[in-house]
Amino acid sequence: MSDSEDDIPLSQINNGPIISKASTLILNAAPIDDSTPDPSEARTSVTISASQDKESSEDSDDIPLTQRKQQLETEKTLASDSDDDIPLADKRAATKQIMKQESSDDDDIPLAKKRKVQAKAKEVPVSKVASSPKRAASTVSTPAPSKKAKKDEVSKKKLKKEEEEREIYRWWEEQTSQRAGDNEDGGDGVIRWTELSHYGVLFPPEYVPHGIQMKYDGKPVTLTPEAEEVASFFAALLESDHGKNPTFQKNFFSDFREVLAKNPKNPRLERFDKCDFTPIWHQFQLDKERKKQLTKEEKLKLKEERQKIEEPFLFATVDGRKEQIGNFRIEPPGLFRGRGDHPKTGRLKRRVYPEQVTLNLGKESPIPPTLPGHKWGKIVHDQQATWLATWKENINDTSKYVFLAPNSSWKGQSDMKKFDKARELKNYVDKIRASYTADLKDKLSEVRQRATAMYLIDRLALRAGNEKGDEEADTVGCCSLRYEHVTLEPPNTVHFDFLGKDSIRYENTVQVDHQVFKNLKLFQNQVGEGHAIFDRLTTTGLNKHLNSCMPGLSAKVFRTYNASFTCQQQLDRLTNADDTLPDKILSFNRANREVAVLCNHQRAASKSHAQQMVKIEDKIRTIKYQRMKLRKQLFSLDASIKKKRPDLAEDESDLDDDWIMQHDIDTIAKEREKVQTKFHKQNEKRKADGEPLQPDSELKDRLAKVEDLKVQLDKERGGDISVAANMTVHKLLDRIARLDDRLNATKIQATDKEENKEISLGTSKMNYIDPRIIVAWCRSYDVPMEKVYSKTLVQKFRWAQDIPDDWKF
DNA sequence: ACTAGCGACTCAGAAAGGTGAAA
DNA sequence: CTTTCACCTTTCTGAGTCGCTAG
Repeated sequence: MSDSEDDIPLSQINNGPIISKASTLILNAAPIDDSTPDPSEARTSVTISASQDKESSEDSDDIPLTQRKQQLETEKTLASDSDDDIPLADKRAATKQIMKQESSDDDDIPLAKKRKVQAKAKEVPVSKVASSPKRAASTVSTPAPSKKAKKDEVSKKKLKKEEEEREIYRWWEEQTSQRAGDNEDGGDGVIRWTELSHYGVLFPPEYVPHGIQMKYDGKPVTLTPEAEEVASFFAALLESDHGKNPTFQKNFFSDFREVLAKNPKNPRLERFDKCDFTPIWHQFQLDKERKKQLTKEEKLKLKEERQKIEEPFLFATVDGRKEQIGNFRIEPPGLFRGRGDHPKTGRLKRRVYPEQVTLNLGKESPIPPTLPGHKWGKIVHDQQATWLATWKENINDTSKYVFLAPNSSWKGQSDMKKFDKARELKNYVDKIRASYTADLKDKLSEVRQRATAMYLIDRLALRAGNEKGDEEADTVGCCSLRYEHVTLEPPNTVHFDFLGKDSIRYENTVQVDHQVFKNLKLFQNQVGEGHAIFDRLTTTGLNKHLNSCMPGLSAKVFRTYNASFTCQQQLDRLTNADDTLPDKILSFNRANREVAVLCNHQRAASKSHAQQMVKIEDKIRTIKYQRMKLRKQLFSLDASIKKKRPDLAEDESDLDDDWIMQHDIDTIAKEREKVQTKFHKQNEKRKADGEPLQPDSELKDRLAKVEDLKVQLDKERGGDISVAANMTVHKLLDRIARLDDRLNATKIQATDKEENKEISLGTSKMNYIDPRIIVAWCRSYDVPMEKVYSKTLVQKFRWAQDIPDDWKF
């Protein structure tokens, strides 16, 4: 075993796939060479050391986490090409970026550029005229035409698409200074609109009682509609995790009793464990079944009816432009589904009425109608806000908002701003790292804690970690980490184990800079169990400091920066221009996965995952079994091959006699069934066609053939190898080669599946990876965008397509 | 000057819905 | 050819971040 391999922790070798969990990483603070004038130079001059002993890793670490992981995984390949691994283009792009920054900072756009931008801006009103909101709305509502007009329909669709394309507000082609929130001092005080109109919000339908009685103490009880509704909320969740959660049950029952007590007609229910909601639950199951049984036409009709109701709410008009609205529905009443160990989970979320809703509208805009007999709570004209409607939810007394959809200009602009900010951090990060590395030894514990936290946020992409109240789930981020969340193992290994946002567990083992280790130990000892490690640090304080390092910098920018940086770098590393399209997409997904692991984006493994894995393992074994048989035939034809091809002489792993026996039995059973169903089906068809039926003797003949197969399999198991007369060594070798390919493909599929079991790629793709990285990648490797972005994401990131081909993060 | 609380926004996984390939 | 199942997309709404303001 080589030195370097020795340093890879066992855990990583064993459970290779599960990278984030229990993988040990080496993280040392960057000793930054201050003499380097250009920060981008500092980055590119990083050397990737081949050996991972603690000594040498000290100099090799100006590298985000994921890069380090790769480093560990692929040391052998990297050993030879350390420095030239980083493309020149990267260097150039970085320098270019700085120049661009400097010039746009003081609003000093070159004249030539300005002219171009203005010209483009002028085009906008033209397209606006071409598609007045009214006309567009009528296009959307075009009902499905008859089959005869199919051709017509296709061309109409094309037209519609073109029209929609024209309708898109290409804000990214306009002069930047006009854009709200584009200035450095944040977006406050900025007027976002002068004209705003929309149709308000869509309320859920009133409750329709079903009359199914729940039971109490074994006896059916009659409830008022209001109480029945609440009982039904719970009944629907009876078999879910929520329904089985004691806190959920307790909170639900307490609120349920309150509702019951409001009307004397309701019975008094004292104990939850005497309640039986199964009658309602069963009814719901039935309803679901019935809904599934509906014909295609009926389903389509229902869908169209739904869409007709939604239609007026779909779009808002902002300064004369049509913009899609994200969530125009008022959240229906139900039971609060808090994540993790939320103290309020299961409480009744009450129905919202118009009186509780505030609308944000232009002064001139008509006030939309609302539920009969009701009035809107308030109408405001807040031109600095981007929300269209708001209301308070009764569980935590927090605000809910109606916003425009992700493809809107408001969302797009702030998205672009976010990624530009992260990209700007590239130019500051070396300085910032140098500064916090120095601060790790500061005498003031406040400063020291801040530096240590910055190290963790930078290197591990942790969230800031605001303080939380008693009425919320106990989850933490960097600043709120407590004693028990961190375990130190000398000389410099740190184990993290805590619940983060959404109560998702963060479990990671890393090797850190010695000073960081020392600091953590010191802070831990000072505070003791149950207390925050960074007792002198608040997120506000941290962010204030970060803002002084770089305008607009806050903790979350590091997450965006690290994610995008990692993605860019992984894509560059993994993609080959001459790969096939599926291979390129595999590389893409790998890069994406790297980011998801970094950000700890998880999902619940599907219930059938284990089953699916068994199935795929079985598939692998079946291939191996077939391969073994071919090998044996090969050797019986020509024994000399054993020596010529020692690789073929080796036995296939994990093929045991028991499995083979069972496999043969299963094969025969399946074959029998197949023959029988086929026979019966054929006869049924003949019957329908009025042809004479096949006699039972035919079935017997066919089944006899299966028996022959059985005999042959039994023989083969006994070591009796039969080779077909026309079989040749060449043919057999060919077949084995093909099986090997299939085996490999299936194995990769299995690994991939296992690796992805609990990793969610969507969140990073949607929120953390600069879409321009992906657009540029798609262009340079000739991959259609639709292969990596869903329809909605393509729309959301339309702005990102306006970049030069060689764009780099 | 500090802090708690809150408003408005981004980010998050679960669940529902849709689709296309395998059985 | 139909049905089933696995996977992907969209919807939903809860959970964070972060700056501001009031006391």
